[in-house]
Amino acid sequence: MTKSNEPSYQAQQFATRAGVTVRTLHHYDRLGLLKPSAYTGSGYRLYRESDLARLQQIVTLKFIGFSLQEIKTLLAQNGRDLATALRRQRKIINQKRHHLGMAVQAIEKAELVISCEAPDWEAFKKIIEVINMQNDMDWTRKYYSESATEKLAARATPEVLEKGQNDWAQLIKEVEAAVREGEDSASEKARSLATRWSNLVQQFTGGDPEISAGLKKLYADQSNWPAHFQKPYSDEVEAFICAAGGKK
Amino acid sequence: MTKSNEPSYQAQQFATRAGVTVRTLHHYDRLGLLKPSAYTGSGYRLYRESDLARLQQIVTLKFIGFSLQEIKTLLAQNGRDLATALRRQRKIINQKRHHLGMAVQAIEKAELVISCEAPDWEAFKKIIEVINMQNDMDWTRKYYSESATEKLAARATPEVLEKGQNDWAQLIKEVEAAVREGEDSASEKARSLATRWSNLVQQFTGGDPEISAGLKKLYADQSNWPAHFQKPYSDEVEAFICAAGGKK
DNA sequence: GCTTGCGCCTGACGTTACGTCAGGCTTTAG
DNA sequence: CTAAAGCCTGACGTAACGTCAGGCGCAAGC
Repeated sequence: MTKSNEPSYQAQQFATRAGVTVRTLHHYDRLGLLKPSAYTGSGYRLYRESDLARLQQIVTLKFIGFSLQEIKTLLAQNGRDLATALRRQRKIINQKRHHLGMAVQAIEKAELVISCEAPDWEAFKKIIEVINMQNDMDWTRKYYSESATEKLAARATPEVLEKGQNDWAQLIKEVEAAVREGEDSASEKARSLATRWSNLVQQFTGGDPEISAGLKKLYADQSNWPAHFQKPYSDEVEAFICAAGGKK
Repeated sequence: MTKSNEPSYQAQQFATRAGVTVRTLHHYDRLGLLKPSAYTGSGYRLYRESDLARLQQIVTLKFIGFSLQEIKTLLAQNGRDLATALRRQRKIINQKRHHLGMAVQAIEKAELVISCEAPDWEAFKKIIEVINMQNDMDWTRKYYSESATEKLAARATPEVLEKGQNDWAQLIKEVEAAVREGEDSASEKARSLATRWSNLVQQFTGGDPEISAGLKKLYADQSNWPAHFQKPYSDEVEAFICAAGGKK
């Protein structure tokens, strides 16, 4: 009775209904992710509506970015840890999106450069530096608490990032000049630079104590920084700003 | 002379300076993407500053999303088709970002659902449908001209998409009810429905003739639609709206 | 002079989610 | 009865490396 009134589909039909290929069905079968509910005597796969539901769940979870392995365990435990998994996945996706956003930004800059001048690898290299610096920011995440990371990510649009980077580069250049000229760290100019420094730090942290804490941890652990990451300013610059009262 | 004053690095050092692994260097070497500028007698790889520059270019292009093969040809032709490649790449990335955006949207919805109720695969399935429908939109792209596709993509934020979908579902439901009740297609109500229909179409096309053209091509070619894609409304609904003057 | 330890080398296999043959049955339409 | 479709099961290919495994090279300490 159960057999007679529930129609079953062969591989091709079933696959088409779900928008996947037959080979995909084979694959899921071998992985034990989706076994057909029956086989004919000669070994043909037969699927039913209930299989379609499961396949749709699989497709959806795949869309969300889970691996087939993860999907298998998620479906096995019937969604007990689904909430946790979704949270994790959302974070991962947001990171990827962020990455892509910066890639687009990089491309647009590069397009600007090569549209007016000849294909210029030198100018291209500058873009490289900016990008790499943004990449390097990734490993700094481990110093921030989870919620701080989220807050940072929320504010870190490409434009904001770029402006911040320009501001810092500009300020550091000026401080370097001041150091070279032997400017007194108690002078009017020095205090002005120190104030601007504090403002930029403030702007980065957004006044958030969690972010401040992370930033402090980050700079306290300089010995463990990856080798290819340089502090963006020299020790002299740091000393100058400290003396001028810009850094506590 | 050229040898003595240009320092050379061994694999590990060089790799660290660029933020990659030794194995990556081996890989690039075998692919012919980055050959070390020299080998010691015993076969050790030796890299110089000029190699670092090339490696940075590679890393950057990889960041932008090019495959190693593409990078190889791009560097080989010294950036002659760079502009074209960048444009293509930018489009691809934007599509991916769009995809991720919808994935995030899906997750957020799913999180909402499972946060208040028990892990509910039924509600989850509704989300599936929305997502799949958005996925299905992908194949429709071939009906639109290139510039029309870009215009559509620019307007298609997840929120807008969702609202549009809800509006359509609502309207179609009302039309179906009217059809069931034998409503006269010349009645006041029918004309009202037809007007709303036109408005939604108008809203989708944004009044853009290119988009209208694509949409028309799309619906003219129904026989070639993929099997798993159903027209969202029945033939009766279509007939009713036509009769009421909503569809030319 | 010999060992120890670190760094280097070259294969070779693992990973992900299938696509793409290749060779061989079944089933069905004519 | 035969030809055309559709199904099956391996087996290899893909991208960009990671991860052993086995074997040198090289400098330092004994």
